[in-house]
Amino acid sequence: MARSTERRIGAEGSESRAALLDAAQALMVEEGYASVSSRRVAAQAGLKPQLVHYYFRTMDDLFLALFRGQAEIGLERQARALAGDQPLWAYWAYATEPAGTALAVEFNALARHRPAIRAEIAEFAARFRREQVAVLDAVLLGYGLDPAELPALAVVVHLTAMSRFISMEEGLGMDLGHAEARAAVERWITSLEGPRPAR
Amino acid sequence: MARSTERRIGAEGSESRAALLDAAQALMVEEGYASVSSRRVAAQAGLKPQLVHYYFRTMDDLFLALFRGQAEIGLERQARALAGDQPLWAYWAYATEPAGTALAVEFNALARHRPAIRAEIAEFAARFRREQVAVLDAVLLGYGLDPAELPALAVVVHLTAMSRFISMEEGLGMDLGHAEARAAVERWITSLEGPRPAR
DNA sequence: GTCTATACTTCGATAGAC
DNA sequence: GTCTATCGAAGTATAGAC
Repeated sequence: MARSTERRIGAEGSESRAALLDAAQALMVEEGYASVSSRRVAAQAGLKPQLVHYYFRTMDDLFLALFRGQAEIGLERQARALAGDQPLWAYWAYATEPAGTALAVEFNALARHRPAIRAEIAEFAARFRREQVAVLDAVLLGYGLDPAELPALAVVVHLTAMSRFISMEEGLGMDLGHAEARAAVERWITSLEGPRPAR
Repeated sequence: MARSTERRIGAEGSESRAALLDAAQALMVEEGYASVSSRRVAAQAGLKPQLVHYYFRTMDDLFLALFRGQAEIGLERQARALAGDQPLWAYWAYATEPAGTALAVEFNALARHRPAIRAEIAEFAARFRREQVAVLDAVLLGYGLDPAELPALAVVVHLTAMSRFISMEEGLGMDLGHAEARAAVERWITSLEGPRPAR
């Protein structure tokens, strides 16, 4: 495999590398992906800008490394949430975490104008959804729902859409109708799984 | 009112100005708001980059001008849609137009880190929603829905969230579950308003 | 009223020093 | 294996020519 460039790349276990990834994530959540430049990431991490390009050949590589790490963590957390005895409540709680949704929305927006990143994000998004459906298919059947009328796929798209959209609007300081929409979702979950668990 | 800068600004009726706005909109829909730079907008319009700053003092001014124009058009179209005899079908058709939702999602993402733009977008978003609710409150009551269980606010947030989220994922080339989710929404609308109108 | 020459800043990226 | 000196391109914005 001839590589067009042979420049060296820093080790994956490096502390500086981890610090850069943390800095990038913080910037992305707080100010959006457009603020994640090599200079700003380095400043946030207290390092020199050129280090970004030592540990990550391109900015796309940095975004991908950050995305992969967070996606793996997210997949594990989602699997744990879905494994309990109130999977709808657990997934709803997981999906509405502000930090997670903010990052997901940013990666979505980023992918739109970074073709190199788009495919990987789309693939992970599909994987998240397939794993949700694999669990909820049987669960919803157990709750007496007819898959012909309301398939698990429709349910997970609904829940994810609601949490992402509400999070997006809250980033604008707009929350008209959010409480009512949340209440409607939670009333529906309650009708299937009983009241929301205390903790 | 002392202005800090006295530089001149091009006339609102100018052809070049309109061309720049069209170019900015096209870029935003196709590649995302981050692709809307003065140089790229000018190139798309076939004009010199400096013209952007003649017609719009800052890039924020350009974004605001574009947003205001589109928001006014959108408010009128929404009002017409809601005025018919199948307002849920009409609003759903309007809300799921690909170009419109893509632009709305981009402005939402943009506003998150542009304080000068955020307030105005939030205000319009609230206005859109208030006008939807003003119509649907009575309509849903007429359909026999109990506002205590499913208020009009919850309904419009649901419909808007679904259309925006689906549009967002389609921008990634990801459509797993979209058909099922759409079908569930449309089944619900059908149960209230009868089958979707032919045209 | 319309457009251009130009300044200054920030960006991503590479080659090479330690 | 880790970091620095430096470059060329692209970004926003202004002053001034037509």
